[in-house]
Amino acid sequence: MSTTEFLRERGIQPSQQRIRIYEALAATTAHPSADTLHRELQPEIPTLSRTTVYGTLELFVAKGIAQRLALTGSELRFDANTSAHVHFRCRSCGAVSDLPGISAPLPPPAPAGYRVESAQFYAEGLCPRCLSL
Amino acid sequence: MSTTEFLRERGIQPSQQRIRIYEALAATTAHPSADTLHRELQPEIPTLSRTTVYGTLELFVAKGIAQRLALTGSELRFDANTSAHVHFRCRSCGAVSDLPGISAPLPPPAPAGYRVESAQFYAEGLCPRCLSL
DNA sequence: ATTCTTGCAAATCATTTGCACTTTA
DNA sequence: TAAAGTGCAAATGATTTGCAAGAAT
Repeated sequence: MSTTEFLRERGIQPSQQRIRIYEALAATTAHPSADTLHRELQPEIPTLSRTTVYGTLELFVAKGIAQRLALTGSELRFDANTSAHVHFRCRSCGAVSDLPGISAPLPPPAPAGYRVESAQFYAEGLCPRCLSL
Repeated sequence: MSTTEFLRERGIQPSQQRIRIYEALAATTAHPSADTLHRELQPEIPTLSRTTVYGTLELFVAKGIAQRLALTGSELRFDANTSAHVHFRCRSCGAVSDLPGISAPLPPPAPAGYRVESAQFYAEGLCPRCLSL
């Protein structure tokens, strides 16, 4: 399915900017920030503004086709993989990746009175590259 | 054990500021931000600066007597409870609490090549108070 | 005396907002 | 031609930094 169709199906008007932002996000597992995506797309779409990237990513999250990850407190990272998986952040190089070979623990059952709408599992430590230095 | 002894045992010089910041953090389950703690202690210690609160909380995290929670991307919250438990953030009122009656899923086994040093489980949804409105 | 701790003011950095311009249905 | 989408510049808000003053060993 084309990105255009995919977005339209989710009720998202497929503008050139949105198409390229979604494709760039879906093409990586690096969990980029809005700013990183902006820098990446700048050469291709020189007029693309930060505002559009920020707004578009929020739209994707609202429509359920992207996840927003608050890992460091200073920046938001995004992920087009919305399935349950464990995020890992390396304390040395800061890279965010998915922990391979591990199925994320299921979200806990909601205690009475609560409505749990989403859940995330997040681990921190040293990645293989930094561990071997 | 007094807070003074407690801090000294962890290799933290127990200054008046540090003692009061730790006691304020340990006395609540509201997972306050540095700024919230600063406002809370201001009447009691009028000269207390934000810088000191920020630095002290980072020190507590480094020494392992507090947890740093990045939940929203815009602010860091802190927790003197360092045991494994599930954090919950209400999408409506923004309050951060511990999910009661639930033991946190264990951290996943580290895949080969990784060193996992800490893990957090984080859920989002509606709290009982907002759900009943 | 020397080292650790604190506080102030200014700087930084990601993100948001207000508003005008442009594109699309 | 009305509505939706985009972009720029300025504002915001949490956090950090540089550095001088104060407290503790």
